[in-house]
Amino acid sequence: MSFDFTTYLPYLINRTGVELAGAFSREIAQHVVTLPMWRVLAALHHRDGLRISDVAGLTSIDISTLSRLIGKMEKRGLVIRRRSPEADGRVVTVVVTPAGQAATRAIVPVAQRYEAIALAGFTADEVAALKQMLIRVYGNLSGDALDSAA
Amino acid sequence: MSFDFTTYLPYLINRTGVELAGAFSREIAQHVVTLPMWRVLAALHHRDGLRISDVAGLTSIDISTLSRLIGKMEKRGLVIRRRSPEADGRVVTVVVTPAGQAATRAIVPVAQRYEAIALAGFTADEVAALKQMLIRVYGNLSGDALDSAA
DNA sequence: GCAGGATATTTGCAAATGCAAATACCGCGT
DNA sequence: ACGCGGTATTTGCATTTGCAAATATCCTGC
Repeated sequence: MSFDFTTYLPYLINRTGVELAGAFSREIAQHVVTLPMWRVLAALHHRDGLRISDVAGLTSIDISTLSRLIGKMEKRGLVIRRRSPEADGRVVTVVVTPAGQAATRAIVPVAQRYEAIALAGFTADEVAALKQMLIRVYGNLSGDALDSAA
Repeated sequence: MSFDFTTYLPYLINRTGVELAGAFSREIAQHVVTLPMWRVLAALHHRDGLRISDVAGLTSIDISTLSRLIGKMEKRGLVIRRRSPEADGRVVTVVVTPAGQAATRAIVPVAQRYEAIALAGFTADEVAALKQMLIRVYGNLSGDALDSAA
C-alpha cells in the first residue's frame, strides 16, 4: 500500500492554508478584527448587504459560527444586522459600518502584501494558472460530484 | 481601493481546504478515526516512531492540541506513546499499533479517491504543476521571508 | 384563511482549539 | 556535582467551533 502524503493534495492545501492563516492572524492581531472577521469584511467589501447565509457560503464559515461572529462584529461596531420589513422577514442582511469600512481599508494592504509574499518568485502566468486550478478543484468538490461518489 | 477577494489566493486556498476537509470528515465518520487522527496516521505511515513535535510540524496541528489528540488515539488503540530510556528523556515518540495500521489501510483508498475527485479533469502535468506550486507557496511562507516582511 | 412543510437564523451544548504557564528533562559551564 | 538556560511535552483555561434542536417567518394547497 503505497501512500506518499507529502504529495497528497489535501495535505498540501491544508498545510498551506494553516500557515497562511497563522501568519496573517499574527499580523492583524493589533487591528480591531480577527481573521474570521476579516473574511466577513472581505466578502461584504465585494458586495455589501449580503444575507448571513450568503456570507457563510462565501467565507466557508459555518452558519451558526457566523451568526455569533456577526454578533461580535456588531458589538465592535463593524457591521449591523438589518431586517428589511418589506422583504422576507426571515432573512438578515449584514451591512458594513463606516468603522468596518475603515478597518477593511486598513487590512487590504496587509492582505495584499501577504499574497505577494506567498507568491514570491511566481510569474504572472503561474499565478493565474494556480488560481485557476484552485477554482477548478473547488468546483470539483462543491458540485454534486461528491454525492455520486459517496 | 480595489480588492477582489474571489481571486485572492488565501481565500481560494481556504475555501478549498474547508471543502476538502468537510467532505472527507463526513466520509470517514463511520471509521474509528477522525480527520485529525487520519492526518497523524498518514504522517506516521510515512515514517513511524516520530516525535510529537515532528508530527506537529508535518500535520500543521498545534503541538498542545496534538498532545491531547495522541492521548485519544492511544485510548482507541491506534498508537502508543513511547519514551526511550536511552535517548533524550524529554522526547516522546509515537508508534502505530497493528490496529492503527489496519485503520490506515482502510482509509488510504478513501483518501486516494477523494484526491481523484478533487483533481477530476486535470492532466498529469497539471496535477504535477499544481502540487509543485503549492509546495513553493508553502516554502515562501514557512521560511523567514515572513520575518523580514513583518 | 389556515395547516403543514420549507427556509433563515439563532441558541444549546459538547468537543476542539491554541496560547501561555507548568512540568520534566537535558547539557553546558564552573 | 550544581545551577541554569534551553528544549519537549503536558496541562490550565478561555475561546471557538459545529452539529442539532429551537425559533421565526414564509409559502402553498385546500
